[in-house]
Amino acid sequence: MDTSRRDRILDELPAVCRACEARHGGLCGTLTTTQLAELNRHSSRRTVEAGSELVGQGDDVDHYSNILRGVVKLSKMMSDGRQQIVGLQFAPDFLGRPFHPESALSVEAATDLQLCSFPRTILERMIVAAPSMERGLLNQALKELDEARDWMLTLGRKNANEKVASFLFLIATHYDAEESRTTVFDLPLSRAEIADFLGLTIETVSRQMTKLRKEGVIAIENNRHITVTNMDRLASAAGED
Amino acid sequence: MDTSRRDRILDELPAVCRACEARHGGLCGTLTTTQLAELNRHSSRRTVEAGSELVGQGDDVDHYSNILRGVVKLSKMMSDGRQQIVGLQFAPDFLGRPFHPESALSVEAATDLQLCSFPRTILERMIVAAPSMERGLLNQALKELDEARDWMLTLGRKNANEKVASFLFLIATHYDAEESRTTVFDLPLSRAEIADFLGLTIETVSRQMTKLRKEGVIAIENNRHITVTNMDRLASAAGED
DNA sequence: CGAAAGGTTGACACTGGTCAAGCGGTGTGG
DNA sequence: CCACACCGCTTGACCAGTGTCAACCTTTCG
Repeated sequence: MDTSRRDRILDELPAVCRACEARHGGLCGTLTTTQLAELNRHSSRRTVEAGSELVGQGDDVDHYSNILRGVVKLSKMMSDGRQQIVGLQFAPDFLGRPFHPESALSVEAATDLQLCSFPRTILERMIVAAPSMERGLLNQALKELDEARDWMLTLGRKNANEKVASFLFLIATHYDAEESRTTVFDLPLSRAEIADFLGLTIETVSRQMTKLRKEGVIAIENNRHITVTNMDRLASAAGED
Repeated sequence: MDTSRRDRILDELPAVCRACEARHGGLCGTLTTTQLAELNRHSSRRTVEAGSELVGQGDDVDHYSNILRGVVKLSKMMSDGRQQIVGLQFAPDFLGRPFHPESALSVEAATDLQLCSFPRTILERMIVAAPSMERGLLNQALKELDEARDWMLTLGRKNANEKVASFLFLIATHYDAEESRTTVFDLPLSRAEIADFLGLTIETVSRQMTKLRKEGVIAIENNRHITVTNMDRLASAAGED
């Protein structure tokens, strides 16, 4: 990236931010132009390949990031290898937990990612100086908490059919918030990952997907490409009130 | 905090706060003496009977509280009546979600409670004026998020035996953080509530408790009174790493 | 073209749910 | 004071839903 050019426009909105999808969402949405410029001086964009681990369970964290494109999965593993995905993050979510140098989670790229990363120390210094950022972080944490608790209901009280429908509904509404009658998208997770998200086995996930397909609620092409032909029926299969 | 400084502060503290268990925990721990005095002017203590609902799913919230004594359960319900407890809160936790006038959860007294409550508007005004409170709220939200995600692993990937052991372990370590070899406590939840917390039925909870008793891991008196005779075996039954 | 990885399908087993009966403590009315 | 009913919990018998294991299919990629 061209550093000299970036320095020149320090007090304006950085060009790279002006075109950024995350500009008005996530953490950056809470920042003033000056703060954005300051953060941007230390930030770097990078791409990450699907499947790579960003941070391991128990690792030290030295960078925080905004997700510009792609899907990140957060997961926990037991000592015997059983795994549970405890969260999915989409652009423009913020990735990382300030003031906690050690991660309790494994953070992995579910799809190819584009990230905007900053060193831990820079961001923490900025947070202390700019309390408005703390509000942004609080809102993100509360959003994640809501999502986690919604998912606890799914994990604890829904059957396999409802779980799979809930997952498809989650992804569908995330890609097309309008909830139009028909929605098309590519699944960001493999069957094994969906199973780890739902607390099921891949066989059960597969069977329930087939069931939804045969019932005419969804169509499946190439395993990952899903067409929801009837959103209302998907929602009711998911047990949404 | 060093002793001399604490003595100085004690002189100015409201009398009721000076004796308060929540003084150094939860939200109040982040406040200066002046802020505490301000908050205290608008706060009122009250007791709540076990079983009463503090806030219903979808209700408007007009008060926030600190828990001084007792256990609060947060739960979600599906339209057909299936229920999942998505969080337990103990003294000195803060109860409520600033700037969100509507609750997505039902909040209920699991045991008899003693609360210290403040009107919504007062607290929100203070938060705007005192960014340090936002840090306190962020930390509480992150703590709840960690707990929720730990529990997602339990709900999604543990069997009935491990779930019940995990619950007992959670309560035991909460009452006696030392993890001494033997721990005694009263369960704050009925069998039905434990089932709703674990995503099981009361019959399964009962059977697994009996199993742990027959294996000599715990002893049970009067249904609620539990003696953990071997913490290590309880931990390993819970699948703790 | 062959091999590997990911996904589907079937047969069967087992865990946990369902339904029903019974136990034990507590509170109430005769 | 006893008889009774009620509530929370336990236990048993049975069954359904999901996991396990194995075979096979499909897609991808060297």
